[in-house]
Amino acid sequence: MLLSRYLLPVMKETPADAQIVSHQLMLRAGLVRQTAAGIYAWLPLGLRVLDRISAIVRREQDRAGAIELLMPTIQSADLWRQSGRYDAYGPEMLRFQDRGQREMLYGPTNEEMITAIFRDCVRSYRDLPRTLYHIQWKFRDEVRPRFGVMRGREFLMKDAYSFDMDEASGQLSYYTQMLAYLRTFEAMGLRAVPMRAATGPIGGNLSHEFIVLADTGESEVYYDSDYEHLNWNQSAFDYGNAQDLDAFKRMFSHMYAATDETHDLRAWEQVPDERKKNGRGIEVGHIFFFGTKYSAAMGMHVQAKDGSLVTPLMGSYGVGVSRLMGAIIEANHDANGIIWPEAVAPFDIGLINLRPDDAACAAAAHDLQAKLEAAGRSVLHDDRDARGGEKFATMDLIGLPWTVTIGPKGVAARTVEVKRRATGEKQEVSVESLVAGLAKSDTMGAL
RNA sequence: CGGGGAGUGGCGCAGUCUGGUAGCGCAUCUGCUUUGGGAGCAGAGGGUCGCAGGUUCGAAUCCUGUCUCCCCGACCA
Repeated sequence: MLLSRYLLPVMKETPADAQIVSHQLMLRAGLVRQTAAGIYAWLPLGLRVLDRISAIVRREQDRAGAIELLMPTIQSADLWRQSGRYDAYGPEMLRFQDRGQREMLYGPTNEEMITAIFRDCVRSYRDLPRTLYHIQWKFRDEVRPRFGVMRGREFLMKDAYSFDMDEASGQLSYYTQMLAYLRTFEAMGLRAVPMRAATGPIGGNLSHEFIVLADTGESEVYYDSDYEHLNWNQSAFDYGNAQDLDAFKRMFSHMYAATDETHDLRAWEQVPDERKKNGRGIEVGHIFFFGTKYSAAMGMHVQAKDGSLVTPLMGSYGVGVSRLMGAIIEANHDANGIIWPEAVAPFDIGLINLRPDDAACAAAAHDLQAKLEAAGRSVLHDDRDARGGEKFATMDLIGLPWTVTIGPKGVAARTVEVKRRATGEKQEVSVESLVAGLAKSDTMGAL
């Protein structure tokens, strides 16, 4: 991608409305534009990140056996009357009428809709268990939206729903999602800790929230430092395996983790002092197992093996996809800007041509861009007629993992400067070794 | 929803108290000089001062109403 043909409105100054660093950087780096309180337009660079976060969520959901579908953003009030939540849900729900004066709403969540779909599609125990998910925009008319996309009114959420014949199977679905969540967040370069949570209006008795550790987080968290040493993606737990999931459950159950709301001082005392950690965190996911709350209210039955009618047990599992972008920035930035983890970066490489007016430099830059892209890397090529300093500052601000600089000094020798955003380390490498290194490596780290 | 603050070119702000017809920095455009970490000089474009009423010879400025946004608190992915 040529920057001269892209839309990247970066700002040198910080908009006065933005208070927290992720919000400030998202505005300055041209990722989003606010269009109303808690509502954002996703600019090209921001959309690329959003898509990459979604892709990681989707990949792990698929691995965990969940099935993707897509439900609409607009729902009818009738659906919500079936569960009784139309009246129970407060002014947080955005309600309106269509031209026929039918009462409609913009979905804040989808328990009712998925329950109706599954109820109407499924008759037999043979069709269970199932976990279905979608990644779709939600709207909650929060009293006080704030912190940019961290608490927007409109937000992108992955929500999954499980249907099981019995409690044991339901727990399996629940812990499958929990494991998928831990792997998902880890794959984005985040350290997320699961914490027991109150179930609130969604109901049920088993619930965890997932807190990403970041100094600027909203809630105070207390946790066992053992969490910092776990690697869920390398753990051998198999999603389909009951023994594995049981072992997984025991593994995190014996480690203490709580927010200030659920903090249990007596349990905390049991944690060895050297492992006691506390800090701040951002909630990025929340899972619930609530049994038959919706399936019973909405008349869902499937026929069991013995011919009896059974009301399936359900769980729901949410990830704040758009919020994750804010959380990732909160956890990965410095004074110069964002430092994207490679897994979610909008482009792998920023290619700076210091002298676009110089024919040799321009030819070398376009040639290198083509080679890098042929090697499977996404490249943002800064070919603008601007000075070096501005280009370096822009790249640091938007936080691409690698910056490759081409200038008159290196062009003759066919060398370029490669800089790693996370560490700031730079090295001169030949064009050939750069391209060769990329072709055979998953990450640029091999350089 | 309670409490506080703010709306003036794209961004950051001054001007408001004490009315006299809008200004600064950055950004943008043109030209020249520059070019390895947000350049210099010269010139230019862009704002019915959130909106609606009112007071006045005259309103960004005073009065009334209204909308929007931000912050603190109670609630949430």
